[in-house]
Amino acid sequence: MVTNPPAERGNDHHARRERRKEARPGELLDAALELFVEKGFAATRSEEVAARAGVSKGTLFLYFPSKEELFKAVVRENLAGRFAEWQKEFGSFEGPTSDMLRYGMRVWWERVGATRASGITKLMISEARNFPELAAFYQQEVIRPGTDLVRRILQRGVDRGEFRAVDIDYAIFGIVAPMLFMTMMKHSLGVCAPQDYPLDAQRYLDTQVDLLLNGLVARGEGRGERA
Amino acid sequence: MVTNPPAERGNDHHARRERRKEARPGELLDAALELFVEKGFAATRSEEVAARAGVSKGTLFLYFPSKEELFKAVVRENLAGRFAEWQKEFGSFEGPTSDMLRYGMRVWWERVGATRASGITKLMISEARNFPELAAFYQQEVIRPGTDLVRRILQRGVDRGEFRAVDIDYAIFGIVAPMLFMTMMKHSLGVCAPQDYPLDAQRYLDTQVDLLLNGLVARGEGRGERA
Amino acid sequence: MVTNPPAERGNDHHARRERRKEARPGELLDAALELFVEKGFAATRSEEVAARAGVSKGTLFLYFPSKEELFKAVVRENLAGRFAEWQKEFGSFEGPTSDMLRYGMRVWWERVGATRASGITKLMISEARNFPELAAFYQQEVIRPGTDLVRRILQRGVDRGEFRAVDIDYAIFGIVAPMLFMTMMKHSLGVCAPQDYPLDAQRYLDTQVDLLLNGLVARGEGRGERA
Amino acid sequence: MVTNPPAERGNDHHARRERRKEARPGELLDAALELFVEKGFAATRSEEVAARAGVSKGTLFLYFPSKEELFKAVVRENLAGRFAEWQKEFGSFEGPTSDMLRYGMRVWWERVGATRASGITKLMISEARNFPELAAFYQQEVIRPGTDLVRRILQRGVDRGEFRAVDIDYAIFGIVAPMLFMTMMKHSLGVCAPQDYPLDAQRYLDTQVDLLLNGLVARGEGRGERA
DNA sequence: AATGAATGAGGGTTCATTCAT
DNA sequence: GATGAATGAACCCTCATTCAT
Repeated sequence: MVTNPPAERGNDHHARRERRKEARPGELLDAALELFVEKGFAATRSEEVAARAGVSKGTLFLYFPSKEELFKAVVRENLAGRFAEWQKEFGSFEGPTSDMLRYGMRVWWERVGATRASGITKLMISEARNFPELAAFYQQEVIRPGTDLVRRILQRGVDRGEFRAVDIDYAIFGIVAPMLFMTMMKHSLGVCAPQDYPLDAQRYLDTQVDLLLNGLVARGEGRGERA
Repeated sequence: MVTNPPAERGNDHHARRERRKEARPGELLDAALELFVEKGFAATRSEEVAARAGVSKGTLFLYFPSKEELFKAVVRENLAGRFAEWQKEFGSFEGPTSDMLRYGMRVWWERVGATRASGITKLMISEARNFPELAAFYQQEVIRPGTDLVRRILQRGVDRGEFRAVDIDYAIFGIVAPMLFMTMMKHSLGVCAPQDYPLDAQRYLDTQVDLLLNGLVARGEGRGERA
Repeated sequence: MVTNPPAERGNDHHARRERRKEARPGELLDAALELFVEKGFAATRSEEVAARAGVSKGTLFLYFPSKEELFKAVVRENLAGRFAEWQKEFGSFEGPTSDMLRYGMRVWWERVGATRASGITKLMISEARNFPELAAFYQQEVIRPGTDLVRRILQRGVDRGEFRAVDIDYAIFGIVAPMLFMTMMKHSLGVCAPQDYPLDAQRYLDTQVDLLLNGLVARGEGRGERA
Repeated sequence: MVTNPPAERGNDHHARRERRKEARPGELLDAALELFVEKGFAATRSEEVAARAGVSKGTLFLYFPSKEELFKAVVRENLAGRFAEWQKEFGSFEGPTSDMLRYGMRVWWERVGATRASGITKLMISEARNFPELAAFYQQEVIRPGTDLVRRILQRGVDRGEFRAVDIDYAIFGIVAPMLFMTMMKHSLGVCAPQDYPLDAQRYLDTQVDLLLNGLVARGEGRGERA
């Protein structure tokens, strides 16, 4: 699987094993993400995760004490662990908040929505009721930071007089709903009957943002919002 | 189901058993709906459906030959079987199409969204990939008639000059997405952490319709919708 | 099912019911025979027997307290109950014993081998080990009288000097084996792959009898046995 | 299966587990053969097979994906897989074909008829109609090669002028029928009431062969077979 | 007498997790 | 560390038999 680098041998044997050992968790998380997205949490068999990662069933349980812990690790790796970076990124944003919103939506689509990571969201919504512990974990590690991020953007718009003083807890859904809709389409019925869903993601999301902004932007700026 | 013979009510010694027998399918469908909505298709055990309907495991299979058929029957009873009525209702609608749209959204919420029936939609989106046969059934029996209904409303608006000549296949999602979002919230994370989702459905849906209409109404009428 | 006789009505309603009531056991035995032969004892569902007889499941158990008793009744009706007649028929046979043997084989084929009744034999051989009580019953009610009949024929041949003084308990199998072979072919593999078994019953049986006789007939008669 | 490396026997710490693992399929096949022969295919519970092999229910399905596949494996192990050897053995036979026939019958009895393997034949005849896929498999893997083998012997006899030019497809049954009869006796009624069947197999089979040969041997040789 | 709704033990198969090697 | 054989509880579905009507 791993080709030897031509030079620098010597304790090469040991090195390769080391590298593989260190790579193990990552390979397992990758395989798990793929399968969780494909089949959901309950329907994913641990053995298949191990097989796809190229290790044995036993090894999986060496790194993750249970399927639930494996799932949590997948969530941390692909979603929860990235909010720190995103918060920093948005904390230093300069320019109109409407641009910030548009940028946020685009960034979400590129880094999450269009990737396998969005499958986790679909999975979580699908199985939340059957795995309340996972749901609580996801709520705390993903949804809370996520809504906080959105809330901060909206608050910034209001504070700077760019947005009307809307009920922010409420307006959040105006942003999140289209994201979720896209996500569900992409990972559920869109897979079964793609021809029935001729949805262009970018166009859909852009439209939604525009609609949203036209309802959000302060009147004084004359609906032009930017002009 | 059985019309009473006008005279001669004498033969009611079979009454209790008869009544139970005729009620069975309905009781089972009710129990199944409840559990399917609660746990999903795969995680619902047929024995539990039977127990909740107050019968034994075997009795369930007396009325429905398999879990899949039970599910289809639930879908027919609660969604698929009602489109005929709805189509008639909307076929005879008079008045502006914008009202029709608002009315449709309200009716959907009252009869589906706010009821357990919406749980079927959530279930189907959750499990479509794992049960392709059910997905195909649902696609044909529910999604197709549903989108047809929406499409007809939009087409009416365009035909009567009330709406701009938008891409209807595309605009459909502007109506369906908020429905789906509400549905997913109600049956998934909303169940686990309701305090985090202080979402008033009517208000949310009304807002979405208004946003949508303001993008749809023909210019010539001068945004009169809002006046 | 039963057409009314044109005349003689009056208590016709009662009469028909009576007739049907009396016919019930026979219809059930017929249906049971058919299904037992088709599928065996264990794989035959009582409900199907009832259905094929045109009555309800409960009625079957009104006439026969269990599936095993039903089977015994089928055996009595189709095999066990007929030995008395056969014994009388063969008791009064006149002529050479070799003819008697040929005649017996032909009679067996016509009345048992070629009919559904032979299916009982196949069934019994198939399931004897799993239903020892049935096996004991069959042993006593069918096999014992059957072998007795054959033994009597052979004994007659020996007593009259027509046959050599062979070990009769042993020679019996020379007669029974071809019967059983035909039976098994007819009801088992012959059903699955008839093209592979181009067996003409009469010819096969005739040949077997001739072979048998040529080994049985007393030498003094010069192998011609009849000439 | 695994050949021992000649030197360096050091790595035998896996020995016990390894040995058990390699022995498992065989142990399971043995247990399955025993139970299939005892109870038939349908009445044999997979859990009991596992128990008799000393493992748990789940382990059985580790080695054989279903009961049907388990049965096929049993057939291959005990019957189908041995025809190659037998064909070679008979291909190099020298001497009169009548001897070959006698030898074949004896060999069949020793290696199949008298062993548990013959129980498979009884089982298959018993359950062919209820398991058509198994019947087809058996037909192809056992019956076809078996009849081919017999056909070749008869053809040899005819080709060498030792046998009359009989209808071979027909004569085959003269050989197979006694085999089947013995088999059915041994595994069915013979088990229930052995005292009623004082059948000495060798003697029965020898007799049958002799009868058959006297009808087969070419006249020109003057029935020399017997001299 | 006749019905047929109801029962519930039982059988094939799956899969997360353990543990000897 | 790594393996993969082994476990056994769980799940869907069947069917002989019972019994209220």
